[in-house]
Amino acid sequence: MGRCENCIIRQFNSLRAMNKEELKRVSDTKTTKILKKGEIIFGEGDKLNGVYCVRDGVSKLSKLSPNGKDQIVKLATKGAVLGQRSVITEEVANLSAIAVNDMEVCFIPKDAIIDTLNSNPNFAVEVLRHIAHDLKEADDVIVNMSQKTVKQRVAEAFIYLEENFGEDQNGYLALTLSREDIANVVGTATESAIRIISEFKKLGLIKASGKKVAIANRQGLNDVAKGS
Amino acid sequence: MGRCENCIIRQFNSLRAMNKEELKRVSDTKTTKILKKGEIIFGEGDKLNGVYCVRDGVSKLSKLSPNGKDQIVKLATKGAVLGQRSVITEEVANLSAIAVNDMEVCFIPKDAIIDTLNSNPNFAVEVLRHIAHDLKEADDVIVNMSQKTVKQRVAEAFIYLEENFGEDQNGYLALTLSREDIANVVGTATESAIRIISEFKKLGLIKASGKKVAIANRQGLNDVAKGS
DNA sequence: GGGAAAAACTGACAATTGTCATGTTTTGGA
DNA sequence: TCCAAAACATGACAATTGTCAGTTTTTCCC
Repeated sequence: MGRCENCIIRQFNSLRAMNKEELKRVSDTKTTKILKKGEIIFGEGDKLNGVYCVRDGVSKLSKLSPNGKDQIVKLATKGAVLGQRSVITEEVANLSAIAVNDMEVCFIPKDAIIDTLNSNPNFAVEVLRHIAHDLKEADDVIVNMSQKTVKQRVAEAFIYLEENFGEDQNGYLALTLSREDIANVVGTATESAIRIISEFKKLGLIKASGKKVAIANRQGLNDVAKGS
Repeated sequence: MGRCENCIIRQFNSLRAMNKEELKRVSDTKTTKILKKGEIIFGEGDKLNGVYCVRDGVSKLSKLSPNGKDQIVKLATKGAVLGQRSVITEEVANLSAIAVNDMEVCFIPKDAIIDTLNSNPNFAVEVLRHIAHDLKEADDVIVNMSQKTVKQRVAEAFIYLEENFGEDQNGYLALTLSREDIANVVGTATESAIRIISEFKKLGLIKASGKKVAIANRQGLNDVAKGS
């Protein structure tokens, strides 16, 4: 099994603020899990006994609303640490984490995390910075949700996917989401998302081959997102 | 001027994890400000040189969307610390903070905060807990915004105001917001908020005297909020 | 206390978005 | 490879919400 000390992923998350011994402890207690698309990492309401460090693949963090719809709050990729928030506040998970494609994650028992938080201020501050950043992003999502139209938000979603997950060799978005997932990111009905995506195709803003989507007119999409 | 060591407000926020010397330093460098209703504590994009600890009154944290509407992301009251996030990530403020009524706040220069974060893990973890809690709340707001109707959100807003700010001696909500502010909390047009409030009055869910509002039928309001 | 400005309210209408029903295409496993 | 299930797509319609254009009420300042 790999050693955390050598794990490149670590450069992207708060574990980089750990010292040698702390990392060794994490390395000794962690376990690696392989997940297939659609598998659940943890569910809303679960008591988490540790955090999950994403080594590969993408996870959607979502919450079921009372009316039965799923709202995707965030997409987490390589380097993200899932479940941190719940471990810190010692509450049950507020969101579900589900694999969007095949994934590899490391499970790190919480004791190693909590003890380090309490003894190593560098680590605590590093985690703090990450959570503070997440909070800013969440605030921005709130504003977008309430002030932008569905069409604007769909356009933004494609731009977001391109910026955060990139494109494959053929220019298609590297992360392929179902129409339903897109609707759940944007916070709308699946049919509405489909209709808008069709419209974008007609306007030449995007092109699609099966469920793979490519941005065809970046500037145009941007204009739609900005509402002009 | 008051000493932080004796400040009761401190019990409600992360400053309670500071030790004697750290508190003394805060006490020596802080300044107290009195603000009138409507005054700006800081604006979106401002570079913050410290944090603001709310001793009295209520502040709205909001963000202007490109279309000119203000979205209120959070209401902060006694004990809240404003600007923490920006100081931690060393970014400009993401939100504006405006006094909703007359306020008294303490300005604490950031050095005292940052130095303590870096040296006292208890303080860092305490701040972490608070921000983690804010993040959970923000995630919940995202879900509400996208999955609930305006009517449900208005009902929730009144329940929220009652739970967090209480009632005065006559049973009216202690915090009075303008219809516009309510609309900006809920993320809707002012006219829509007004119409729904009128409807709630007709249904006997609330009663109003001028802009003061009282909850008349808690259970009924709850049912509306839950969508039943 | 009077008067102007701000806030609250109302109506009519249009635009956006959701729902339901149904047909078509794609996908993944036997 | 073929078939069933899932995903995608579209139409018709209803419900929700926003916009604009006013009127009325309240607030607060001189």
